[in-house]
Parts: sequence; structure tokens; C-alpha cells
Amino acid sequence: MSTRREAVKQALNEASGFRSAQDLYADLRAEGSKIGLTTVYRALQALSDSGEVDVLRTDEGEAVYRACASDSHHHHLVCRGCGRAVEVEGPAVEKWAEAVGAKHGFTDVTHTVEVFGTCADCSARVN
Amino acid sequence: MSTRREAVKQALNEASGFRSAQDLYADLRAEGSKIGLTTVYRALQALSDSGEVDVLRTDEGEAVYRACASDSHHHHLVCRGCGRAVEVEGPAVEKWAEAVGAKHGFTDVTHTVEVFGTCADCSARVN
DNA sequence: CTATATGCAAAAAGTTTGCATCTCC
DNA sequence: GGAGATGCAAACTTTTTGCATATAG
Repeated sequence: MSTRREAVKQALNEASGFRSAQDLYADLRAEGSKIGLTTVYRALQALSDSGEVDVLRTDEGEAVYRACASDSHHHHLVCRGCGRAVEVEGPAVEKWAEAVGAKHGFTDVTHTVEVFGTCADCSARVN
Repeated sequence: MSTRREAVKQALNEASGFRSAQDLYADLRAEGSKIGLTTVYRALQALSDSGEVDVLRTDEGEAVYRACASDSHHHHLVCRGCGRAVEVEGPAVEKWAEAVGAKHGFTDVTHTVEVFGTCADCSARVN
């Protein structure tokens, strides 16, 4: 793994929530790195291909990435305010998705589940 | 509601699955309409603002729309092959999402859930 | 020396906006 | 005539690609 790719991964590890490629690029430049935006995109693609980071799409269509602690299948509880994300598991959801797919004759069933909310800190900040 | 907007909504009603703005534009042009792409985008925005259609993002970041039969909260089982979508409900999922959010001190909890698979028809087509 | 990594600029792809025209009341 | 609808072209945003240079082993 190249130095640049490590830098991107570290920047992702330091963030507690989902970050876009542009966010990470800004983070890295802010701390003095001379990395290019293209390299950030390429590093993120490599990292997501190898399963080292999780990717999802915002409602605006931007791809956001996160270095997750868990290797196994999990979902996220994401704060709308600060972007902080908590990894959560939902056995009931997994079973439900599988059952729904089977019931309608679908095979190779997968699913995406994300939970959004306002975390306690952000909630306090507003009030 | 203008004629163009009705045309877009009808095109959406005729489709059984999620369609992108570009798809709908192509559909309408194919059937002889002289509608412009801009108008399709504006119609879709209006329709989704008024809650008449559901929107979601593909993994490629494209926005796709669907005219849903149900007004109430529901999710989709979408075929990876043909895009056909079935509206499904998951009380267990709703409760789980709510509980997960509460457990971590999150408020205003919402969630997105989509189930993907290959429908029986598409499965047969490949084999 | 050869393969890979990097970065800049340009290209794609999807979506939005500026603006002039057209339509309906 | 005036408000909203429409369409074209241009602008924008995010992401990818071409290509030449730099770096690693």
C-alpha cells in the first residue's frame, strides 16, 4: 500500500463519521499534504474494493466513506448534525429482508439499511 | 398540474419499477413527446416534493423515481435485473430502527431500507 | 529498468440554472 | 397583459480518464 493511500486511510480513521472524497481531500490539504484529488478518489476506490471501508450515498448523490471497526455485515446509525456514525447490528432486519425477498421469489437478496437521527450532543447544541 | 407534468407522472405510472430522469425522458421521446429533459427534471422534483413519487439513489449516484401505490411509509424490494419494484412493509424494521436510535440517544430517528434481489423472471432469463 | 503511483488538465455524467419564448387565463 | 410552464444552452458538481512525470523496488 502506497504512502498516499495510507494517508487517506488514516484521515478516514481519524474521522468518526462518513466523509466524502472532497472532504478527505480538504482534510489532508489542511494538514499540509500535497495530495491530489485524483489520488484521493483512487485510494478510496481501492479501499472500498478491498472492503477496508464502507461506502454509501447521500441523498445528494455524493459518495461518502467510513473506516469501520467491524469486518462483518453491519449497518449505521448516523448523526444528521455532525455525521458521527455508530455501527449497529440488526439480526431481525437481516431475517426480514431475506424473508421478504424469498416471499416474492427473489434470489441473491441483499439490502441496504441506514438509520439517521440527531445525536445527544447535536441535540443539546441546538436547544 | 401542467400537461407535461402529467405526462411525466403517467410515464412513471406505466413503469413498474424505479426509473431515472433520463430513462423517463427517453421513454417520453420514444412515444413521440417533444418534452425537454429540463422539464422532466422539474416535474420529478415537483412530484417528489409533493410526495407523489418516491426517490432513491442508485449505487452509481443516479436519482431514480417511482410512483407508489401506498401513501404510507413503506420500503421496496427491487429487482436488480429489470428494475421492477414491489412495495413491502416491515413493522419489525421500523421498531428496530427506532429502538437502535433511542438506545444511542439519537432523536428524530428516520431510516432508509431497500432490498435488492433478482426476480423470478430475470433469474429464469439468465439460466 | 520496469511497474506502479501521482497529479494536472480535460472529459464524462447527472443535474440545475439563466433566460427568452410560449401558453393559458 | 401576467404568471407559470417550457426548452435550449450554459453552468455546476462529482467522479473518471488520458497522459506525462515521479517514485519504488
